[in-house]
Amino acid sequence: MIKPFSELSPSAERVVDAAQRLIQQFGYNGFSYDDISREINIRKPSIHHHFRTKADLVQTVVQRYGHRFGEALRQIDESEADPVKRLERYGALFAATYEQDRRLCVCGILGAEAAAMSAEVAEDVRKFFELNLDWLTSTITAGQQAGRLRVVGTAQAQAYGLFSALEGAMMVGRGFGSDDSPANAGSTYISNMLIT
Amino acid sequence: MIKPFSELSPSAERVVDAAQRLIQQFGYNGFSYDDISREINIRKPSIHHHFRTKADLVQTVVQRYGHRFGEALRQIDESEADPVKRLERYGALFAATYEQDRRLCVCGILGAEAAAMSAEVAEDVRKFFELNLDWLTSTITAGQQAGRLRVVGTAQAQAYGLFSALEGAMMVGRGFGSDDSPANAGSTYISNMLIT
DNA sequence: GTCTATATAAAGATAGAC
DNA sequence: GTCTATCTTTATATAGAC
Repeated sequence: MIKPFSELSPSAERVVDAAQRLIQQFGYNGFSYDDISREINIRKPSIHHHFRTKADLVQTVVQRYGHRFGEALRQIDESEADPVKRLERYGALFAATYEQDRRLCVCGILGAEAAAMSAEVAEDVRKFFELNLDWLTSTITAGQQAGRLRVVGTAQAQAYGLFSALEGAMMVGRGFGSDDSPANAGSTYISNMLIT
Repeated sequence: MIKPFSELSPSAERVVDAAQRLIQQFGYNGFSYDDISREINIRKPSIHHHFRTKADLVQTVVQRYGHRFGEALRQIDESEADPVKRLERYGALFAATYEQDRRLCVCGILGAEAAAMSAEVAEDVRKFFELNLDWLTSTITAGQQAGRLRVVGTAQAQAYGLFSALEGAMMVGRGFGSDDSPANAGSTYISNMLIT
């Protein structure tokens, strides 16, 4: 068990910030303690003082990321009643990330690299996916019950499809060298479900 | 300019095979010449003899992969006239990859890691995406003209959406620890466009 | 075309002083 | 909590013999 992200000291927080950005741009195996060191002007052993291993550091990044995402979902639910608009707001979360120098979803890229990761990190990534798929499933179901969405197959399958489209759009956008927002892929997906 | 993949010697081919598998499972930064060495029982300098640098090797992997994918698309076009069935066959290509130990699309994972790659490799990855999006755009357009598919927005946007869903489904499936086929995500996407 | 030996740099991590 | 110094392992790559 690692120390919870809520108890990080200010400098530990700066390490986590830098690590998150580096993961989103280069992936787990694409950055080192030395990169963080250069980025926030701290020596490598100081980073080890806060996070004994790289796996611990990345786990903290994932846990904080998942927590923040959960907060964002709660925020959407509190401020928006229409399920269709909720889904659009959801897509905008991915867009906001990608618009920052084409950064990827932390768990998207770590999911892709899952085979090269510690079991602990992999489990937290899985929980992130679960959080998202559960939220999408109930929001899509709400849209169906409100007569706004046409659900072909199950709401679970549509949730998986929409989530995949958003995660995939970031990855494809990167490789295609496109600034096109993942929100477009999200809107397209939602439009296909929409009852007009 | 690297040597074309069509002129590889048998042992160079074995190196490319091993490299491709390692990329699909661990990503560009997740494998080394040493891994290949252990895998196919050859010494590291022998690999360097065939491929001067890792970037050269990976570029060969991507070019061969793109060529084979192009052949598969041609194969689909030759043997299947119905646009909807063509799209299903297309989804099955991704499924076939994922079913081998949950391997990812070579260009999917390399696209995600694009920021950490050489310009040459990045360009070949981009061409792969272009090949796929062009094929999907014209196949979806054909489906629309045949009165089989309902295209909300543009065929380009739907092509991007379907491609993202398939690439994303592999990534998400990995991170979620699911054997669920990406073909399901593809079928779901196609079903949403289908005129019944 | 393949090998042994080796160079060089980087990565993850620890010891111990301040 | 931060540092200098150091260790160990690994990665990419080259020299040169067979």
